[in-house]
Amino acid sequence: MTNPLRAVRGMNDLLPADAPLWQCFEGILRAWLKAYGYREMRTPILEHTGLFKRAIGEVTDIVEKEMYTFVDELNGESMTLRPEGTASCVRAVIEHNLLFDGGKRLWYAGPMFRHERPQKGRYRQFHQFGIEALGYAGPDLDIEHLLMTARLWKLLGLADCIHLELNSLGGAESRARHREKLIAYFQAHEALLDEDAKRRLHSNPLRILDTKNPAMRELVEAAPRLMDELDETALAHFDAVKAGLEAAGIAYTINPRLVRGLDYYNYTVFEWVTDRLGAQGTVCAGGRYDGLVQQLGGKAAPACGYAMGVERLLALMVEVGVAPPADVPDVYLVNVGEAASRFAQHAGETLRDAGFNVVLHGGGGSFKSQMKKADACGARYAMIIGDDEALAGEVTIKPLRGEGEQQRVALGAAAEFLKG
RNA sequence: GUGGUGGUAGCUCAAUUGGUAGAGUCCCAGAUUGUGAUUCUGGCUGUUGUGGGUUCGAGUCCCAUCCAUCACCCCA
Repeated sequence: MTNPLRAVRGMNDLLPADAPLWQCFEGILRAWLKAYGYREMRTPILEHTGLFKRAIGEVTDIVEKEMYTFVDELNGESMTLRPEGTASCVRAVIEHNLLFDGGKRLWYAGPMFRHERPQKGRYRQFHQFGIEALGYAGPDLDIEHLLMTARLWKLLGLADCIHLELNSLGGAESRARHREKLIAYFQAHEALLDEDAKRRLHSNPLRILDTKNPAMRELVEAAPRLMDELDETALAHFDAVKAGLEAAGIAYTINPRLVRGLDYYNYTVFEWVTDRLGAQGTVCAGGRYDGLVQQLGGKAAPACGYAMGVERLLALMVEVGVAPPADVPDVYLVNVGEAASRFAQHAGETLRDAGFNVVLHGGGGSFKSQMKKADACGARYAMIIGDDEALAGEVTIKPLRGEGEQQRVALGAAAEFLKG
């Protein structure tokens, strides 16, 4: 507490007590990804600043005020800690020409960095897990992504507290047209706008639709709707996605105000949301971004994907009482005396050869104190070795959970005894 | 980045109108000199987030700062 050396604000240590939850989550994730044929990709945490400016958009909040950008003093380059994963993923796909033989299903996971004010479910270093399917144009991949996320919520025990919100942004032309109409509309009613709305009128007029100011409700409800601007292709795509969801029995709500904070999205956008985490309730979000590959210099290729906030999902698991399996050894090796200590190392290796997880007591101490540790660690068995046993090449095995008397057996027979 | 609330032992929390900083838990030792979760006994633990100020005297009041938290904002 008095130590001036503290972790950087908004950046958290993962302590051993929390590790099992993360591992449990990651284990479920890996099996689930395999079931859908997605393959892992790892990219650097640091990228040239220009990548994010081009991918995410110069006027987004992320790029304007949340990026950890600094100059590498050794060569004068502007570097940025990645604020999200898609840009790096697409960059790597282009750089290594991964689409040369067709579409790719990819996933990544790791820390992301955004300089925001920390809050529950919002940290400056946080972890995202994400998926990108590149080179696929049809709505089939959009549907696959929605189905697979729905399956994941079931696997995590969260299906009852997350719901899906869906929208279509249409193509770039529809959006540009809508944006112009929106600005014109709000300008015509400028007297009715609050301060916030005036500020956003030209920077981000879509956000005005999201206002919580009741005085502006009427104005906003009568505003031009993006849905009315969608062309036939976009509508067909959207309809197909909705049909796919209905066929799979996945409930959703259309949210016409659902907008993304990153410029690269088009067509389908979605968010999985919970009301159990307060203000940071979006647990997974994504959609289609058909223009990004070309925008970053690659050969034009359609794409869609999504990202999940790991901390938020874990918080939700804790909230609903999902408990990871306890992380306990099979055997705790109690050893008192010099000969016993040497023999215990040998006994530990022998048991590990047989596939057991063994914790060797370290640091000496009485039998009593060592037995206390054995119990506290949750091991099923204590294996007790004194100089007696060491001399005889034997071990005393005491069951710590449930029934059973302790027994003294030859070390060679110990593994057999533990299995039986 | 803006506003509100809060910070006392490793953890969970007490402390009257400003008057010696406490309990449970954890940990250690003993009761049983080779045996754990119970019980009993004893022991350890703090610059009261940090730095200033007011006061004879500050955990308590004031200011600043850091951190957490809630909301805004934003997003995963």
